[in-house]
Amino acid sequence: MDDPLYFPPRELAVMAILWRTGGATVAEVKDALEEPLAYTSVLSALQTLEEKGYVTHESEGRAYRYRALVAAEKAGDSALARVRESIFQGSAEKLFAHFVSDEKLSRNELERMRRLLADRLGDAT
Amino acid sequence: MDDPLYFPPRELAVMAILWRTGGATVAEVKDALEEPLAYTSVLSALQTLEEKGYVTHESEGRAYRYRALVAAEKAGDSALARVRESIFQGSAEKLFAHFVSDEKLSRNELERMRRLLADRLGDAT
DNA sequence: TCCATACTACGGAAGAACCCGTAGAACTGA
DNA sequence: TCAGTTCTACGGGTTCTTCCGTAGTATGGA
Repeated sequence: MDDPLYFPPRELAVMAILWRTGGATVAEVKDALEEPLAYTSVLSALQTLEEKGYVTHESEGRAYRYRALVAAEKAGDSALARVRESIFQGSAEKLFAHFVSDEKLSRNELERMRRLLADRLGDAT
Repeated sequence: MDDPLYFPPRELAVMAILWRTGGATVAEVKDALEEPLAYTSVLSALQTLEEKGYVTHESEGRAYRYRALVAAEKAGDSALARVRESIFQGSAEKLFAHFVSDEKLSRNELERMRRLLADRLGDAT
């Protein structure tokens, strides 16, 4: 069905920007990155991602606008599956338990999660 | 507080075995790995992890028994934070929504999650 | 036209990750 | 004792990742 879909740290940071913005030029990605990188370093990262087929670009004015070719959700699937499998012994519940034990979660967030879960339980076929 | 704590794919696979078993010899790790690797490849991975301080070993008979020095939960924190930040735009709810939308989750699992969440909401200070 | 600016393409250096073979030590059984 | 087995240490090759400088092209303003 789907390949593992794995992004090393820096490439993930770049993908994150493309997902968040929906598309960005090299300069925009460079500015959005937390760590300061040379323009050409950012370009290289994007070209690498393009070579791998995760990204494409089109001309916009005289620059290129890069755009993700894989949905964030796909990457999320892969990443969560890997975390569940490797770190939580394959158990979705263990992952979940750990996730909700995070003290930084606000009551509001937790309430909304409860609602989401209730909906999910309600519409089970 | 805590460093990024990141494991590249192969090293994560090895850590997963150590977490699951609580400790293992090179041969045991090798056997537990999905992909067939040479004995020395597994040894190398363990030595690399040890060099990074994530693993230690002690003699057992004439072999070494390796043991994780970082808790799976710590790695879980880092990994989930990274996934949330990069893929779900920093939103715990987005991550959660995606997580529970997984069709492979059984009703029982979902029910238990609901209970966990209810408990978590109950003991809020 | 000419210069400064803003891009991309290309190449490559340095380190990390991955993989394994060989050598040698230590144990085991015949 | 001696050969076979089971380990670890060490070193090296290959690929991936990260980072950037240089060169060249196009644009736009003086």
